[in-house]
Amino acid sequence: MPKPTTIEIVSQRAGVSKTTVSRYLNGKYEHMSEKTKQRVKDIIEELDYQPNFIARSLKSKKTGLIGVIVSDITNPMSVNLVKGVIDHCIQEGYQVVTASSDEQVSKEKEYVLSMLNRQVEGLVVNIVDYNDYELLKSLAERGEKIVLADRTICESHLDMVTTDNYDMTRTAIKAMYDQGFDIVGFFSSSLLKSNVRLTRYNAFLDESSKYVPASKDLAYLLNNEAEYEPSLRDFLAKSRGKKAAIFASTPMALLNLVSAAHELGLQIPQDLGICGYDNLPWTKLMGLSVVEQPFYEVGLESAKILIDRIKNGLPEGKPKYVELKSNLVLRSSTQITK
Amino acid sequence: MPKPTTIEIVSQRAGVSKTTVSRYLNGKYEHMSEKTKQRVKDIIEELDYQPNFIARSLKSKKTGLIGVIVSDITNPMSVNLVKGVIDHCIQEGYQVVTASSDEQVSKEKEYVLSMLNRQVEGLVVNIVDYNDYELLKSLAERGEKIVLADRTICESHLDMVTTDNYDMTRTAIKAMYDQGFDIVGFFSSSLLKSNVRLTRYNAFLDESSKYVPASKDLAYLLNNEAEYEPSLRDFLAKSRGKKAAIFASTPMALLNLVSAAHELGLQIPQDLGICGYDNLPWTKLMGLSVVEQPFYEVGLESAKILIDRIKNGLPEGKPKYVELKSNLVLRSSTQITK
DNA sequence: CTGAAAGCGCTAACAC
DNA sequence: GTGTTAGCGCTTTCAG
Repeated sequence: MPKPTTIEIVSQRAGVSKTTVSRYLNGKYEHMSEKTKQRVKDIIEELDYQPNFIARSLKSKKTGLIGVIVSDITNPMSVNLVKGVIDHCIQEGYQVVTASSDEQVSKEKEYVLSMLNRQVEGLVVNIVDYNDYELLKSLAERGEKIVLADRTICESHLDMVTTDNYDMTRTAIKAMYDQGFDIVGFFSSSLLKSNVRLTRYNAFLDESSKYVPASKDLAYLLNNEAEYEPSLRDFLAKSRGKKAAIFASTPMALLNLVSAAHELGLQIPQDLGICGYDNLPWTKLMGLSVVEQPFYEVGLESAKILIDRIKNGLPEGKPKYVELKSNLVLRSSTQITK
Repeated sequence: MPKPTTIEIVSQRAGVSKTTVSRYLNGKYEHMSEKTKQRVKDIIEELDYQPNFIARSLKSKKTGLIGVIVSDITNPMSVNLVKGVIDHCIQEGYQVVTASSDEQVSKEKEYVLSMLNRQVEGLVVNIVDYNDYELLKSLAERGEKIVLADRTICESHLDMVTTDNYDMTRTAIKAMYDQGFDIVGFFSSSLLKSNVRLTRYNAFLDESSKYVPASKDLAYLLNNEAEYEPSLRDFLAKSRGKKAAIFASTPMALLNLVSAAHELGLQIPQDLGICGYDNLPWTKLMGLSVVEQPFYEVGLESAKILIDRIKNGLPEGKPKYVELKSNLVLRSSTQITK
């Protein structure tokens, strides 16, 4: 491997000082004669000289690196988020270091620390557990630039970009009642780790109370696959004689619900209406109504805010909180005739 | 943002020289008194000192960064490949810069160059077009470490990791005839850009010739969605009276084929058997038989080879070519009774 | 066993 | 207009 040309070599060949070459590289042509400028330019091209980024970084403290850590990169939603981040960062001249915490808080922390240690200039994090934010908070207080994407935490001073979970869940529940369902249940994976799920749960309770008395009794918080079928039976018993539907608050809940309904031989939507999060490819194939969240845009916006922070510091001091609008995709699973 | 502690600070506080601290950091305890070692250790912990990676990189020429460029990161197959690369790299102490060329050769080149320019130590590339490899080839000749993942190019001296496309396509075709189909067609997206597709095409021709005369006539190379339905009609006309099946050589071809079959009101597998690449989530839901490629392992293996090259140079000089075994997943779409 | 000093490749005061 | 010089934070000879 021939060792690459340095600014030193270029300056010697051009018969000027390193400073002059450096000035040329940084576009500071103001006080430079057209002649030397041209000369330097020619030599650089001749030698195909590429300035060393590392050396530049050492001086400038700017690595041009942004880190993104998602909870599960094999999840299509996460990928879109990552792509949004990457697309914006590249456009702004940054490169992106990616990692997946695989839903493990320990990995998340490890990656946050190691990325920062490698001097990424900022971090977009799709956090694993909203209870476990001390590290991120203290880092942010120390001046590190961190933006939370999709999954939020409460009382923090971090920038956050997420979607309109509360509003959209209410909208979806309302839409189901409007379609002619008399009773709408709520299936969700555990609320323990996710603020987002909690928000949707509250939205369900708030909206449902407009249509039925004890909406809390219609909400099922499921921890594992085995709980779905019994819960579904229970819900069906409660709604006997009524047009029943269920809102599945997470893709996991949606998948398990559909399987359970299938097991029980239910016809969708005649025997049971279904709607849920998110718009994964298979939901389309199965004609399921879903809430589609703009994950690519969440990534894009997160990167935008992050780079803004990096370039301009913390202008107003107060953290930004952005909620992007989701889209309700109605398909056959909620189409009934009253 | 308080400026981080440097080795200078640590050395002063510990009352030793920077050299000693540096030695400690690099685990060179051989000629170090237990006392100073302990002293340095304490101060480092007290100050929570983190050595600056950039400064280290400048000296050592090692950035600990690996680049991975895939043709389309939103594609589940690519994601698994990326994950394989990331998992192995992190385990080996490297971090991964990710980019997606979105099937554009120009972007691919741009990213290759800019990553190298940012001193990634090596690159895993899932190339866009197998005709356009001059850049990668010349870079490799210059000593850059590059491994091609999944998509290969012919006469090159690059390391490559892919799957057993030829063997598995033959196996799949054979399996279809063995299941009782009398005539098996071949639908593929354009062969222009992909060596992999060409390989599968040849495998089809070779295997088919064992069962039918002019197998070339049964192969359809489709450029856009609109061509699928007419091609399917054409194939059905050719196979009238026979148990017919089609092998779709790419996920795109598979999806379009299924749609076309649906349009024509065909029952799968009674009216038409179907098998294809790859094992995407929706193929399971539709009961389609597919070839499942080990993309995660392709990524893993690519990273392994790359890091080996980085650490040990080019031992034998000859490039490695690794073919990982795919898995034929038989589902209802190929289950007929003779 | 430890330290002084040179230098990785580049940038930026501060001269001239 | 251009060059000299002094670092950025760390590693590594080479002395002691």
